[in-house]
Amino acid sequence: MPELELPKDDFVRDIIRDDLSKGSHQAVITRFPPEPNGYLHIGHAKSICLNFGVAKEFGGHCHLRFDDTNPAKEEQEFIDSIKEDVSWLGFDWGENLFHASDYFEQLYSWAESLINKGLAYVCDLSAEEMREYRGTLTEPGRDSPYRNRSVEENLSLFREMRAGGFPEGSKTLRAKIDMASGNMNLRDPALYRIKHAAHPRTGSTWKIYPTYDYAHGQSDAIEGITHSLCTLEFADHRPLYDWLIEHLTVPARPRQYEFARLNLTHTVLSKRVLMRLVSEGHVTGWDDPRMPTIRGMRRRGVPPEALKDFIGRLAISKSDSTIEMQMLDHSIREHLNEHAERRMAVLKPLKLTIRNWPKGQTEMLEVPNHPGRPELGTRKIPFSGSLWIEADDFMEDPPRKFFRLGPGREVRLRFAYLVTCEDFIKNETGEVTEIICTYDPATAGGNAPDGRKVKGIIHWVSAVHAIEAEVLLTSQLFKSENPSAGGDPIEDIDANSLEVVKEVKLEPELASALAGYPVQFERLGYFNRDPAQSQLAFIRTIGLRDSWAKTQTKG
RNA sequence: UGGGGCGUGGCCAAGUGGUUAAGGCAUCGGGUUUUGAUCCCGUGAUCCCUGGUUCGAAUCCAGGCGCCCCAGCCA
Repeated sequence: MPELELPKDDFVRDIIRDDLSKGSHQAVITRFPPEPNGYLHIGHAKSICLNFGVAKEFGGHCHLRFDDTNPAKEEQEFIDSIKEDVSWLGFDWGENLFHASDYFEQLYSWAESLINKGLAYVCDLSAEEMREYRGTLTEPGRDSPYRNRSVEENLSLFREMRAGGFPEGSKTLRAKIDMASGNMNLRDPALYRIKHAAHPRTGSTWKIYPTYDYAHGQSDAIEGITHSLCTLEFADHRPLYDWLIEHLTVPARPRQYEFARLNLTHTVLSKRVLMRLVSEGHVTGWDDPRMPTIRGMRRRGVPPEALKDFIGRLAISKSDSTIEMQMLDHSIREHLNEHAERRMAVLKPLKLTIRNWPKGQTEMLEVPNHPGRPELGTRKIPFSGSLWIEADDFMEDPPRKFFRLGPGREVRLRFAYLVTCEDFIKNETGEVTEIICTYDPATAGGNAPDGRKVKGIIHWVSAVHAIEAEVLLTSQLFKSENPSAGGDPIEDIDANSLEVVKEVKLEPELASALAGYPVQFERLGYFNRDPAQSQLAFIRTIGLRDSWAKTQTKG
């Protein structure tokens, strides 16, 4: 069934539609501008989908541009991983791969032009002094004592800065705007700072680097970006963005528009905190399945289509909002329900022996790979008189509403036969170790010829044929909806969010499972072959909805 | 009287003066079902508050209240 995509409509697309109809632009050019100082997470995915999505919808292009203006924090490793993640999401920047560092020379000469116009000056204030001079949110700042240097002096100082004649932090190039502005960004913002660190792309060529504010808008202009979409916290920077575009002889006039960033319950999307989770060892790495990173979700088995579907349901607006994690869960389940093939696996094995099954006999059952999609074919699974069933599917003294096995109760072994529990065996500690049943030979395939009703259906794996693997069961990394509410989110980490289950029993077919193609373990959830382990292992992508668990907790 | 942004059901969110105030997620009922899954039905708001304009306001005006962002030579 082809997925029906509703036309997207939001304030950004309204603006674009309007610009296009007025003829302000021939085509739409957007950009996704990550700083290569970390891995992409689901919040970035929103921006990626917006920028690439909008470009595609209106027949334009989206550039992938690395905002690599701070060599102290950026690494090639991140450049590579970001490209990989964007591609995995299914977006293609084609020829349009850029770096702000490609424009360093041009940006530099524009900076000199600003100096020549008397709109920028070299300032000797230290970082601390600059902060003092900046004033506060409610009090105006004071002019730097270096604010009125001559053009000639500024020029020679700035050239000396470029030549590496000054130590890091000793000087900056600042725009001369308004130290009394209510907008802090206009209080003579720094345009260039001295950094002697090696840049992943330009090496040691440069001793000075442009700030975000100076580089971003100009890079947009150079690339002919028509709509520069960023998050709300940059709205205050827009007057500066516009000021620079106005005072520089740039080739185009890009406009910046801001939308609300994505927030999700039960997780945190701050680069700083994500970094701590990894560096302090609270998770196993950037690809830990509990991480909201693109690689974490990929390893977990979240299909890119599900992620994009989720983001497509989000609105592009300007109001701060926090989306419930269940929304994402829904998109994942919806996609996987349709696409994942079904398999059988037993997580907490309990032996079930069929007393009247012919000794040593194995029957191969042909079963569908998907209940609703016959085109996905069938597979054969072995059935025998000695099975593993889920320990949770048996109760010694079950309540009325428990539809599974209990003394004297009859259930359907999925796709196989109806069995009745005749007896059970306990060990010294009182733990049930084996269930003894008889099967009804007339119920092959699970059909009762007499039409008798069997409410319970349980899954199973033939004991002699089962293969084993390790399974990773994860739950939310954080206990509360808003992990930062109580202060340090690290305090809110759920120590039990990662459970490793060994020697899980699987139907033989699962030996050939491929990472990236999650399957449904019937009645349990969706599982992805763990790409990070060489031996057979699975990660639970997400569980099935479980109304039985709900009625249980309700008592 | 620092600047900027936002306020529609539990969570998102359409709506741009006349609609029974869309839709999705969640919840709770019910039906179907060889996954207690899926699927299918059904279920809730007078729109932050107070005044005003108008025949008529979530939509316009005025005044409040609340929340978020900004004082990096980070982005």
